[in-house]
Amino acid sequence: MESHATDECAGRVRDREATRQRILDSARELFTSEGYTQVSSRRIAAHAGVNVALINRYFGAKRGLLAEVVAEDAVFPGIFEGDPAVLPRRLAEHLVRRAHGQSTPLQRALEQSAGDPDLQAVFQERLTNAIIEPLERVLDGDDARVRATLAASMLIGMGMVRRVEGATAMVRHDPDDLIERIARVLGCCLEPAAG
Amino acid sequence: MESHATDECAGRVRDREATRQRILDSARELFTSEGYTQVSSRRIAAHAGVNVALINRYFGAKRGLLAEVVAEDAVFPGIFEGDPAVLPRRLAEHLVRRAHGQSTPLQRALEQSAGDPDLQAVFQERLTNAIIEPLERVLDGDDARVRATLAASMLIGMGMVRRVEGATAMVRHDPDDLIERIARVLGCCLEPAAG
Amino acid sequence: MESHATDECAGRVRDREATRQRILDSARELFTSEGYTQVSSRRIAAHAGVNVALINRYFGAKRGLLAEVVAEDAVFPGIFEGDPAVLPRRLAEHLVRRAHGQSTPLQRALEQSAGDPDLQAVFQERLTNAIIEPLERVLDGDDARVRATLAASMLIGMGMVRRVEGATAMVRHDPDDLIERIARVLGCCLEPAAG
Amino acid sequence: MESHATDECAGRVRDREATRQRILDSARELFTSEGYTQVSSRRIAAHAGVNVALINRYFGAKRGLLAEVVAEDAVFPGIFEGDPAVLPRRLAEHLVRRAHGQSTPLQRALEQSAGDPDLQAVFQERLTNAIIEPLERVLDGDDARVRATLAASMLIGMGMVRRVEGATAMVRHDPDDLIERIARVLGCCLEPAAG
DNA sequence: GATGAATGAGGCTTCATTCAT
DNA sequence: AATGAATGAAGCCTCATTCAT
Repeated sequence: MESHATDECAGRVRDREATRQRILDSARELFTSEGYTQVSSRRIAAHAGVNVALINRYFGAKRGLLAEVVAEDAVFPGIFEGDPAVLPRRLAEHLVRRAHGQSTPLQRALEQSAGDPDLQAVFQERLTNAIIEPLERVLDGDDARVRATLAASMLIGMGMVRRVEGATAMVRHDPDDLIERIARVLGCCLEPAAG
Repeated sequence: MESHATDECAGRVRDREATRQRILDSARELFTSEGYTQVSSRRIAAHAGVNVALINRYFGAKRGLLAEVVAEDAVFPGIFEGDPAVLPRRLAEHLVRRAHGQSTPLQRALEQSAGDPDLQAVFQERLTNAIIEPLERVLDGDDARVRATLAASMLIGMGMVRRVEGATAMVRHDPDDLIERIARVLGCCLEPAAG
Repeated sequence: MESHATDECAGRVRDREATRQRILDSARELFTSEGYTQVSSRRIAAHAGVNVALINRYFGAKRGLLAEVVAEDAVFPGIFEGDPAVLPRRLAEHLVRRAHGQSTPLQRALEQSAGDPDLQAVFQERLTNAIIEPLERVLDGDDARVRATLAASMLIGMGMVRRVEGATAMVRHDPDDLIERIARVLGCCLEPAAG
Repeated sequence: MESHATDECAGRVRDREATRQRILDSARELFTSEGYTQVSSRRIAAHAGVNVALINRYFGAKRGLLAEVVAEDAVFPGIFEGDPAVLPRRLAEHLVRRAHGQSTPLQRALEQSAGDPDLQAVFQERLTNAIIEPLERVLDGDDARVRATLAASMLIGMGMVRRVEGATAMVRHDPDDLIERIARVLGCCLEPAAG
């Protein structure tokens, strides 16, 4: 039993815009929490309390719904404003604090869409065994696990971004300089002490 | 339409191991280039030039095929051995040099599994518009684009890893220290000069 | 090749209940004449003149269809009411008169039971609820349950044998005499005391 | 892990007859305990420790294997000999005592897989040859065939009900009393005159 | 504007069987 | 005589979508 996105009386008036919005809200919520692929059109419709056909009517197709959800979402709301010098810290705080709550739809959907249940188990085990733990073993000092995990994040993230972005910045950049930069970042991930 | 994984005449001998391997090769190739979810059992079989039933016979289920593909792949072959001090650089070189070729199956499949074709276009545009370019605008100096992309990689990667790894290292770590570390890493990503 | 359950023109109206019923009718007919395992979802759908997906839509799964078919079938309609003293005769008449026609879906499916794990639960419950317990309620004295079970065995067994044996002894025998005999046997099953 | 039907050394000699027999033994055991439809050719072969293809080689098809299993099985071994007057009691004892153990392959397979088209012919012939006609031969008077058929119905029916109902009434009832009752019912089936 | 019935395509898996060794 | 690799057919189910109301 899904609960409706917004509480409205059963015999509500016919309001194109409101209906559209209710669908959008439901989609955002479900995509965010479970991923695009995992959520069927029917569930979105049921959650919104509307008919399935309306998704196609209003958004052309499921894909259109995603596009709209993603478009309206501010990934890092307000983070980019303010003193650039402390931008990294603002981002970090946002990430960590939010980590205990919810991601933004875009990120979440991106993350979640790797969510074929079949894949989860395989990846979890493999990510740990083939990347994080080997890294951890090489490291000295405290918190080797966290440091290894940070580096793993960078490694995975670069793959995703390179792929999604296609042949852009990173690919076109001078390889030697790129190596230099990445090495520095990874070194930073792996450094023992934070303070 | 699919070309066989290995070119051999149709009337080939019956060789369990060879057939198994051909299936494995086809799966790796297709998973790597299109993602687990996108590739059907039938296509893998067709690509390998064998009957679909053999996939289940030899690997139990499609999932088993993935497990094996992923298991046999050395994500960073040989990278973890050697002087830890230059580990970051070895990783970086591996990433960048390989960047012009192919990722490893694990990474690729992970990346690709976010690969519902529907999602690709949406994400590409959104990743650029909502993360990379805003970051870029805040930065001074040359190569702002590359620096922004590096930071975006870290942001995306952390989401993925946190999700796939479940409630592990990063989630259990002291938040304040975590923020400190991440901020430092992001700062490192965004730093203007490499040398 | 299949003839539709009900003859209606192809361009019929969209009526959920009617369609559901048409599927149910087709399933009953086919299950009854050929058995659950032998009849595929596709054939039921074809026979009903509808799309296969509707079976899952309306009944969850093939098994659900069987459950419903079995549930709505009154195995011995009205037989258990009336004077218990002549219950055996009423049953016998029902069996013999119907013997020239068809078994009920429950019996038929029970006979066919093929041990399909799907069926066990459905049958166990239905055999108890629709035959044994109604019989038990009508009986006086101790051991009503065992007596009812014996009678049920005879009822079920006659169905099986008639079916497997084809048009032989029982079918060719004089109906009135057959009724007489069966009534006596059932009476014997239901008799209170053994000694 | 299936255990082999007979213990033989791994490097056994090639012996057509022995192999055939081992397959037959495995089939009987599995058909009897799980039913024809539920047991796959592969399992039989594995259980016998031989190659699947041999089933087809020696028995033409799975069905042929069943036919042979059923043919060699004496449904009520020795029961039909002896004083006809106490035949019902002998049958009843056989049924009840065996109820705590195993049915014969024929009955078991019949109970479990009545609907499989493969089985119809086999069963029809076997039911007639192994139960009805032996019974008929023992009986005097008119209508021996019908009386035998009634008794056969009871025998078959009890097997089905016991199986479907699980460990209920009949199994829990006092065996001696149960034998008494069943003997009486069977005697009633076999009685010459209806009026 | 909204509904919901109906569709068609496609996915994974299982099985008895045949073919080449 | 025996093997085991390989096949083709079929089964159930799920989904996004379209059509008629």
